[in-house]
Amino acid sequence: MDKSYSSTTESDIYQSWEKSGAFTPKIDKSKKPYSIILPLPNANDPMHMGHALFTIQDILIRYHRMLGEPTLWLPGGDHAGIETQFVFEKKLQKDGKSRFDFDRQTLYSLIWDFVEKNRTLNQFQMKKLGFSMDWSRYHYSLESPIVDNVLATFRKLYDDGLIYRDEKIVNYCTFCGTAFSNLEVVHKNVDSHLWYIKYGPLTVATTRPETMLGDTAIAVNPKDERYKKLIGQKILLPLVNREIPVIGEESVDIEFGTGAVKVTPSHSPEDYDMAKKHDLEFIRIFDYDGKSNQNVPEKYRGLFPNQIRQLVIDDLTTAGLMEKIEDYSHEVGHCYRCGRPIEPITAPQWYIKMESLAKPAIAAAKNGDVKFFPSRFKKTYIDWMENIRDWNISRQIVWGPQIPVWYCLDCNPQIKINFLDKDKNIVSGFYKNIKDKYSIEEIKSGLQSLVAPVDASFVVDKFDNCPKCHSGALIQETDTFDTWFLSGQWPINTLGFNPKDSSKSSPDFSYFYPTTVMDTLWDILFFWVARMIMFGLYLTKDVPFKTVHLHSRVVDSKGQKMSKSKGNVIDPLVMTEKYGTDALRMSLVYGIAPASDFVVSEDKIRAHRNFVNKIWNASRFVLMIIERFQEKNPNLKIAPLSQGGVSEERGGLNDDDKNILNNLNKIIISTTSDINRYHFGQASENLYQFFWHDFCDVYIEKAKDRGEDVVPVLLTVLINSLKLLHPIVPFVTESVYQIFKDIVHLEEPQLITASWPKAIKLK
RNA sequence: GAAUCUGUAGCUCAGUUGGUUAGAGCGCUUCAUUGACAUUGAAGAGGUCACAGGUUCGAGUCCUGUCAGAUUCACCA
Repeated sequence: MDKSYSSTTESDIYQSWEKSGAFTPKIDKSKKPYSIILPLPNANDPMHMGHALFTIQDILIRYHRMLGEPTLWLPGGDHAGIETQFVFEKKLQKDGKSRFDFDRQTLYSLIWDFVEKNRTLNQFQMKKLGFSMDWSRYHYSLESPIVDNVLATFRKLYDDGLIYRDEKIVNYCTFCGTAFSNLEVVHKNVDSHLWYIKYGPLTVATTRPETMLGDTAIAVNPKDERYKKLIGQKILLPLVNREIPVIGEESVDIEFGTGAVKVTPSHSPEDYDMAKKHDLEFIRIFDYDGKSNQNVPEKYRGLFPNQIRQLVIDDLTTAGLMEKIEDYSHEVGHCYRCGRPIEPITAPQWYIKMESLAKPAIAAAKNGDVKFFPSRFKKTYIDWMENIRDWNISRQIVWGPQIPVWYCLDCNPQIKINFLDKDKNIVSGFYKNIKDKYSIEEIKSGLQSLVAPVDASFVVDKFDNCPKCHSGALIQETDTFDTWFLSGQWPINTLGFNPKDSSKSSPDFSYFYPTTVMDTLWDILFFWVARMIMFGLYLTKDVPFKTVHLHSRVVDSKGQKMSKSKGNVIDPLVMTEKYGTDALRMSLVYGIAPASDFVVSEDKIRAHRNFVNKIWNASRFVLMIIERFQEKNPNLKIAPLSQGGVSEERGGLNDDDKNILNNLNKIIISTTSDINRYHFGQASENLYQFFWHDFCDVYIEKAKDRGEDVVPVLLTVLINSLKLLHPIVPFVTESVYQIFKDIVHLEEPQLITASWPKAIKLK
């Protein structure tokens, strides 16, 4: 053995595991399976420390594999809709291009190629980190069987009356060109102003003066004596010179501002609700590109909100209508992806009714069909589920499966179409206005996007001709699914669920579903975990996993979240190169409380590199003693003590032997229970303490003064320690095991599939 | 506005259902070591466990309040 442990053998060891078939479970109906579906990483993204935390799953998987259970860890990769398109668009921007330069088919295939180039990278990286995943069951989210199932789910939801279109106010990012769900909006505090604007006889206070061009009412509290008599009257909207009514609305706070609120139903969620209640007019002044449209006076057209804001403020001031301006800070929604302010805008979108889906998902948490670890997340989950809102599943991007709905253009001439004509010029207009100039083929081949009116008729299956008017001008909805709509069905679809006839699902599905544990970061509890539970129950009548284990995020030694902008990112693969994979893995779990932040620093990794080396060198010492013994007794078989008990015939045990075997038994019991309870930090700490101090510093030091009678106990403690440590530090332990296997008698061919230790009976 | 979490050694954090002198890593001090390992060993300094009450034979651990920090959710102009 070399003088110190070298991690250069890691890839050989990994390959030998893979070749031996250890990662691929055999379905054995007499045994209970253990299964984990990997939270599918973005296929396009290199691994960061967050991904390195899959180590937790690997520990569970390796432990259960050693317990002899058929153990499946199913890996995958996500196309990651908006994330990937965003990254790709940034790349386009560098080349001086944008998404508007391409029709959607071309753009889609460009992104496809872009992802394919990178897709194998993180598979390679996961192998580097030692993850014992079953690569024969790897799935990519855009594989056609997966996508087919996702579309079938849409169809089922539609048939069950759970899908509807509506033109509500949505969170729209004009830069990304798509709507988002509430979860994807980041609220940030912004220092701004409160503008007091004179509207005829009263004054309103607003944080968004630019939206006044779309005002369709003024709201006051009916109890407010100041304005009571104005309710029902009409007021002339400044700058626009349009008459708008004064309405009475209880939700208006008399104390705030002037007690009078301008109402812009198309660009404010609260105003939208008010308008629905009071049957007000909706005037949308911003289009989906973020610029103002025909609904505003000419001088304000074609401008972005901030440009109009300045113009409006100037004009109001000139007209003497700006009463005062106060400093004011408030929460403004921002796009989680590009960071720009979200424009609330009314737009037709696709929704899922959530109430009936949430109900069984709440029950599953309450009755323990799904358990949460740590348990406090159960409350968070139930609170969210009980207040759930309908889910906007449509995204106006190209990267992802399109919603499987077709419109007949002849039945719906009001559909607005954006496309590139044969000369690559952008054409935009209602179908009725462009149908005479362009053929349906030209429109389809250059299609970028379409916007169908909220009441447009559609069919959910693909027909060659319109079932109603028999026109051949059918065109598919250009909206794609929210990524989570697909990944929410991931456990079902990767295991081979058959949506048409669940009894014809694959053997994997019937054996491994529901899976045992879902381990993921708590920040996608609502995005992902909740949706998987709802979809699982809706489609299969069974939860997708029995336990949710939520872990926390990786932070630096100062407790700060790692991010590129802070410059505190530690690249797990660089650490792997520098200190070995085992050192990284150990440092990720060592001393970490369940579900608290993971503190990672290079110092810590270095410290555990030392520990890994300690394992190596202690083994080297044991080997040396054994070889010395073998020289004297060349014919004697050397093997660890059997778990059945210690034979006194070998010359008996002295107090040191009994002591270390007692401690070994204790550590076997505590490690087993710690892993069962997800206390990996505790398990690793105890193992560290036992191996380094009890075994090396005490027992081995004393053994130096003894004869060869130490060999059986020495070997027993070492081999059992290797087994206990294997889930956490798989490479060094397997590597030592293989060396020993050639020299002493070890029954099991490799450590990865060796049996988990049990306490040894002492007489 | 609502909810949750955290506050233990210079730094980063453990401490399982309350039980004898509160632990680890890094850092610091002193010493040892050509024999598995300088990626080592031995010894040591350093904490009124945020604060104030309470329950208990006994509280870092349970309860209440205060202070400080963090996070999540939420349509307030």
